[in-house]
Amino acid sequence: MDDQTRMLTGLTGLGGLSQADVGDPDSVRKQQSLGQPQQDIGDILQQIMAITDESLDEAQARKHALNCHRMKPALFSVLCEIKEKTVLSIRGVQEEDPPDPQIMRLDNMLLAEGVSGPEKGGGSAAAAAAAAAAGGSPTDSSIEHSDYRAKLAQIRQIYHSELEKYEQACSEFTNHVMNLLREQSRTRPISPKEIERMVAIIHRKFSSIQMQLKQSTCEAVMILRSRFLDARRKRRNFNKQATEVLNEYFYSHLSNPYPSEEAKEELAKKCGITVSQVSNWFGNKRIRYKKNIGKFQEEANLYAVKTAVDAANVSAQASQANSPATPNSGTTCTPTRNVLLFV
DNA sequence: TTGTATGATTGGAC
DNA sequence: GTCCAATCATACAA
Repeated sequence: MDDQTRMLTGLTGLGGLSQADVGDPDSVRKQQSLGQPQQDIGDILQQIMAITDESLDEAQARKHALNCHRMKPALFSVLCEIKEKTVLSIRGVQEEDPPDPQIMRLDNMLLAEGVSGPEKGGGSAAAAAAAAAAGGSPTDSSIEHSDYRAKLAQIRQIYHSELEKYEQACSEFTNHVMNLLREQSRTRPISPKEIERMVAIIHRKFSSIQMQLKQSTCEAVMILRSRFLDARRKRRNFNKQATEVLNEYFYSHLSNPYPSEEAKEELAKKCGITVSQVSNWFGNKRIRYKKNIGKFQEEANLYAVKTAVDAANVSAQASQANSPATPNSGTTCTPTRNVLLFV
């Protein structure tokens, strides 16, 4: 009898269980058709399976019995031999995966959108950029901007909560497997390297789940962003007061209707719109006025009168206060450009 | 429904 | 970068 057979034969008596005890007809059939070693393996398997049905105390006692069994060193050495023969098949397994470019792309995108990484900047910057590009009014912009940020924060919160859950589950599962392998290493040969490899496999599985989470988050951010941009693109007419302020400036500077950056900022503040909207308005107004001066003549006269009345009022107030008054003070004009078109 | 007004966008020139 | 010119897309009045 060789070592392996001796050991297996010895182990059959370990738990004091026989096929009759477990009443497995399949094992009985095997016993009849196969030789003694196969029968012994069947016994061992049955004993192992039976352990799972036992209470913790019983299992501990059985484990202790197994660890103290006189044949255990022999079993260990046989398993070492078997492993030595089979280990070649797993030596070629790739140890380290290169960083996945898709994960890197997703990470970069989540960072840029402000979903991962520090909370400030990111998303709000993206929202601000989108708002600036679309050029909505500050009031609406701030509403939609805050709405965008709130929704982004929601996505961020869900993402981090899910990520935390995955990481916790991964950590728990890894610990469980490591403990199991360490425990098993008392009865079969398991090197630390193999435990590491198993941990790496588990991490790979969990990172693929993480990638799905990242992909879903990216999609959600993209949808949110496109909806936000679509909403910004909807045109709304400026209110009457804003149009009046802009027209007043335009017709009172008809010889040079090119407000400076400071003037634009002031007008934007007065009208409750953005500087880029002021620029758009003046661009449109100049071109449309130039194309059809006749049509705008009445409007020009109206504002000329209005400006004159306002100037007179200001002048009267100024003389009362004994100080010189300048209409549209605080708004400077850029050097003349295309001025002849507007004379 | 249709025509007009108007804010936004785009491409080219400077 | 600004500005012009053409154009698009939507709001609004008839």
